[in-house]
Amino acid sequence: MQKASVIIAWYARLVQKMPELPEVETIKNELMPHVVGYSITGVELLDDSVVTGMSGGEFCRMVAGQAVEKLERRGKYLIFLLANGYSLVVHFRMTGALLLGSKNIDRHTRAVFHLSIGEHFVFRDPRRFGVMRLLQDIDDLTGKLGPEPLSENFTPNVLARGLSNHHIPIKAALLDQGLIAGIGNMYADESLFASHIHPLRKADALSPEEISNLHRSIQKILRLAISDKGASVDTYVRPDGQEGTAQFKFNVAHRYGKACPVCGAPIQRIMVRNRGTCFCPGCQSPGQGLLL
DNA sequence: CTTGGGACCTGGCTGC
DNA sequence: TGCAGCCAGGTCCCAA
Repeated sequence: MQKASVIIAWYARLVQKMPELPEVETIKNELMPHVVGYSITGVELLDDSVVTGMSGGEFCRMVAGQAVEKLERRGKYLIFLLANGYSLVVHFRMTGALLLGSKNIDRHTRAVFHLSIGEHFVFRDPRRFGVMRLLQDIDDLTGKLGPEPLSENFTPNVLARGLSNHHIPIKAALLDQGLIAGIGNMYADESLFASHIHPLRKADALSPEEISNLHRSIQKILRLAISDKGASVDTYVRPDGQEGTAQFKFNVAHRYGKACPVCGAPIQRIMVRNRGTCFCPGCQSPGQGLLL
């Protein structure tokens, strides 16, 4: 028994998180008043590999002097619409963050953006998975993404149609950005818990009622997380350095070994398609159509 | 065509 | 005390 608790504690520490839709939405909302309407006067690239699609020098030249006309989010991408028509696209992957202010420059800082109002913000990413790129046509990127889960385009029918020809675990389907944009590991787990669906159920085997429940749960979970300014489980922080509080309302995500708040059963953790997956064996029964 | 699995990258931890 | 080895995550790419 002692060994089990050691393993549980070990997993609890190992758990990482990345910015998903609610976190990127929060970054967008909080960064917006500091950048929209102002110019990026210069970019210091401390790590060239953070830029994809062109050289670091070209990236800096094309961004410097451009006004930021809009700041948008699509899926997990943050998009700066620049005056020259190009879009500066940021993906945070695991540990990326955009931070306002100079005290945040350290060995993990990858780029510094100077603004015309004298302020600046930095892109910081300890694990160097995050990427920035400059695109002429943003549709090249966003066209590959599924619907925004909080838009009116995302209906139970759209979800049902998307899942219908996918013979894969529902957990894997929720992580497919081409089916729904913006859901990552933790919000997939939370949405499945809220709709009482086992993560290994086949995507194309859910009943219309289950799909309707899942649709409602996805929207509820994401809206709640946005109102809590995202979840700060590990490295995610808002542009001003403050933490989000969505993690305090999690029922299963990052709660491996702890009691389910609904039925009291210990939360289990399994691997689904090589992704750690937390669920409640009491509330999310396998039922029929289980993929094992 | 769909599905699955490994690579990428690094900090933080374990265990020798 | 030191260090090799392992693991997490999202996306891309390739193999089956």
